[in-house]
Amino acid sequence: MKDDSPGLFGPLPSSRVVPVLVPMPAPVAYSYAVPDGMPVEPGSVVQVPLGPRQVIGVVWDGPEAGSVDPKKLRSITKVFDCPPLDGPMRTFLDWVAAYTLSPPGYVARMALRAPAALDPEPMVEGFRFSGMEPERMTPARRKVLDLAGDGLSWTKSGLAHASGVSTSVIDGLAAQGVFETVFLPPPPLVARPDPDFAEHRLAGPQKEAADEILDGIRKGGFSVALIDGVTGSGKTEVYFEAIAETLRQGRQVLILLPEIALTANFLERFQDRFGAKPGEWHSDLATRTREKVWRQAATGEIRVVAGARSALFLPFEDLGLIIVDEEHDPAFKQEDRVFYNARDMAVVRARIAGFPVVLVSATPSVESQVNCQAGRYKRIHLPTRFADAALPDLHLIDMRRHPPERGGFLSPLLLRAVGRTIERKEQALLFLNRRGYAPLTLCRVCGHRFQCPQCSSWLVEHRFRGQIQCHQCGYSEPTPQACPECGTLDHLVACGPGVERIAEEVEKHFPDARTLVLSSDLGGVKRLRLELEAIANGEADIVIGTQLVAKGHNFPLMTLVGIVDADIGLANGDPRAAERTFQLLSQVTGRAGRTGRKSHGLLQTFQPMHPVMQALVSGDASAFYEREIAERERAALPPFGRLVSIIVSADSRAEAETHARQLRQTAPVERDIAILGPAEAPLALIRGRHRFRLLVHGRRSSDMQGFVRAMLANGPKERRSIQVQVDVDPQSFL
DNA sequence: AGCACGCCGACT
DNA sequence: GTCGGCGTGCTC
Repeated sequence: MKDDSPGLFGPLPSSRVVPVLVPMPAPVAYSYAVPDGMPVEPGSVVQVPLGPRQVIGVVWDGPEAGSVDPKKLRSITKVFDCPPLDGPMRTFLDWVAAYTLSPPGYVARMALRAPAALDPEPMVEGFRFSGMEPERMTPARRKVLDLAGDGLSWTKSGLAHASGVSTSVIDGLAAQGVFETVFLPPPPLVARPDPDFAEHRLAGPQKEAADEILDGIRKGGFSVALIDGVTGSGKTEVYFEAIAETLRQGRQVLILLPEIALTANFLERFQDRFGAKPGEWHSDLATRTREKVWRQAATGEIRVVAGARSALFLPFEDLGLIIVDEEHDPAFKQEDRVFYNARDMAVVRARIAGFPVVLVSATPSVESQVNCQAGRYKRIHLPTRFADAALPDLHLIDMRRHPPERGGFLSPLLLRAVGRTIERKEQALLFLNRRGYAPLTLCRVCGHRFQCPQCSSWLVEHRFRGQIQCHQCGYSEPTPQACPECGTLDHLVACGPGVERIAEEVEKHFPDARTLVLSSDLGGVKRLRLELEAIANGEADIVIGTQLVAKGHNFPLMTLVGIVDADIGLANGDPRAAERTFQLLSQVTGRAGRTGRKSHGLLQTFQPMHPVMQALVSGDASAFYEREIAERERAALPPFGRLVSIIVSADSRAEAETHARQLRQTAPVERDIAILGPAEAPLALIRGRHRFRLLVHGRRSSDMQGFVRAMLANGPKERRSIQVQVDVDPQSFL
C-alpha cells in the first residue's frame, strides 16, 4: 500500500528535503522530502502530493524553507524523465515572477504546460537487417534489402514506403529472422532545418543589415537589435540569416510571432529557406503535438520553434537566439494570471542566458524607439521595398469637404476610386475596424439605446445573423422589432457603420461587383482561409474587412485600399491610441501594392492635420514618433514612467502593508508603491490619474479584481481610466 | 487554483 | 426532511 501521509509511514528524519514550486498561488516554494535514491536536483520536474491530488512541480533552488512543520512534510511521488530546467531558465522564471508580482508557481507552470510530455515518448518499433539472407529471394524482397542491407534501422512503414512494397513483405522477412526488431527513438516532429538550404543572396541595405546582425551573433553574448523597415523591405530575409548563423553555431532559435501571424504562409517561407518547417507552438495545437514540441525543444531535437507568446517559456536545451517579429503587436501581452509582455520578457531571458535578441517591426513600438535612442538597442533600418513591390501612395480624404451622401459613409471620392479600380479588373479593399452592421441602435421615438444587461456597453446589431450582440461580454439576443422601452414598432434606427453596413452601401453603388465581407465573427478559420484563397485567385472585386485583414495575409491583386474611418480609435482615452492607429493603418495599407502595379490608399478622416494622418501620407513617421515620445515623457508613461504598483487589500490595510514590505524587499525592479483600502482603490483608479498595472492583493483577490474592474467599466464617463498592464521597459532595470 | 467543510434558503 | 448556494480555510 502506498502511503505518503506524514507520521507513522512518513519520511524518515534523515531524508533530504527540497523546495518544490507547485502550481498554486503560494508566495514561496513548498518543502518536500526526497525518497532515498530518488535522483533529484534543482530544476527536476516532479510529481508531488498536494492536498488531495497529485500535481506537477519543479524542484527549486536554495536550501529548504526551514520553518515547515516536519509533520506536514510529504514525499515527492516521482521524478519525470525529462531534462531538468537549467539554471538560467530558473533564474528567468524567478525574475518574471518577481517582476510581474505573480506567484512563482504560476510562472513555473507556464514552462510545464504539456503534462504528458514529461515522460519520454514511447519508443517506436523498428527493423534492422540481421545479416541473414532470406531463403527465397523475390523482386520485392530484393528491393527491401537493397535499402536496408547496410544495417541501418527502419520503421516498418518507412521501409515499405521507401522500397515501394507492402508491409507484408517486411513482415515475411522479419518472420524468417532476416530482420531483427529494434526500438528506435520516436521520429522528430520536424526535420532539421539546414542553414545553407537555400541561402538568399542579399544585397544593398539588406546585406548591410544582415552583416550587422551577424556580427553581433558571431561575437556572442547578449545584445538587442531592432530591425525596422516598411512592409516588403525584406526584414524576414534579414532575420533568416541571423537564424542560419545561430543554427550553424549549433544552437536553438525561437521565433515569437503574434498568434495570428503564425500562418501557413510564414511556415512555407521558412521551409523554402531552411528546407524544413520550424516546430510550431500556439494555443490551438493538438495536445499530442504540443507535448511533442515541448519535449523535443527540451531535448534539442527541434532546432527552431515558431510560436506565440507562451513559447517564450519553453525549456529549450540550448537557446541561442530569439526573434520577436511584429514586435509592436499588443498580442504579445498576456493579461490574465501572469501579466507579461513576451517581447520584454524575451529581452530578459536573453540577458539572463547571454544570447542576442532581434526585434522586428515595420512600425516599432515607442518603447523600442526609445531604447534605440538610448543606445540600449541597436537600430537596423531597412529603407526600401525591394523587387517590384511598391508601397501604395496614400492620400487623405477630408470628410468635412467631401461628405458622403445622406445615410452613407463612403465619400464620393472613395466611391469613384473603387469604381475605377474594379473597371480595371483590379481589387479594392475597404477597411473598417468595426464588426457588425451598426455599433449602436436607438429608438427614434423615445431615444432608448440598446445596452448590454450584463456590462452596459452598447449592443451591436449584426444584420447577417439577425442579432444584437455585446462585443464586451458576448451577450446576444435576436434583433427586436419594437422598442422595449416604449413599445413603438419599426422606429429603431441604426447609428454609425460596421462592415456589414458598408457592404450594403457598396452593393448599392456597385450591384454587379463581387463583394465579400471578412470579419472574425463570420465563420471559422477554415472559411477564412478559403475566402482568402478566393480573393488571391481574383474571385472577389471588393473586399470589406475588419482588423483581421491587417495581419499575415497579403492580397496580391489589391491595388486600392480605402480606410473608411481612419479616426476610429484616436480618441478612446488610451495613451497608446495614436500609436496603435498608426501601426494598424500602416499595416492595412501595406497589405496592398505587391503586384508591381501602381496602388493607392485613401484614408477618410475628419482630422487631416492629425499627426497620425500626416505621418501616414508623408511616409515619414519620425516626427510622429518624436511627438509620441515627448508626450510619454511628459505624462511619465511607459517607457519613461516609474513602475507603480498599487496594492489593494481585500482584507485589511495591515495586510496590504505587509505585502508592500515584502514587495520592497523582493522585487527585482524598484517601484513606487501605493497602498489603498478596498473602498478607496476604485475611486483612485476612476479618477484616472494613474495608469498602472492593477494589483490586488488579499485572499479573494480575483473577486476583488473583478469588483474593481466592474466599477471601472460601469463608471459611465470614466471607463477609459482602466489600464491593466505595466510596460515599463525591463531592460533599463536589468 | 482546487477542494473540503460548513452554514442558510427552496425543493424532490 | 434534503440539495446546493458560496464564504472560509488549507494545501509542504
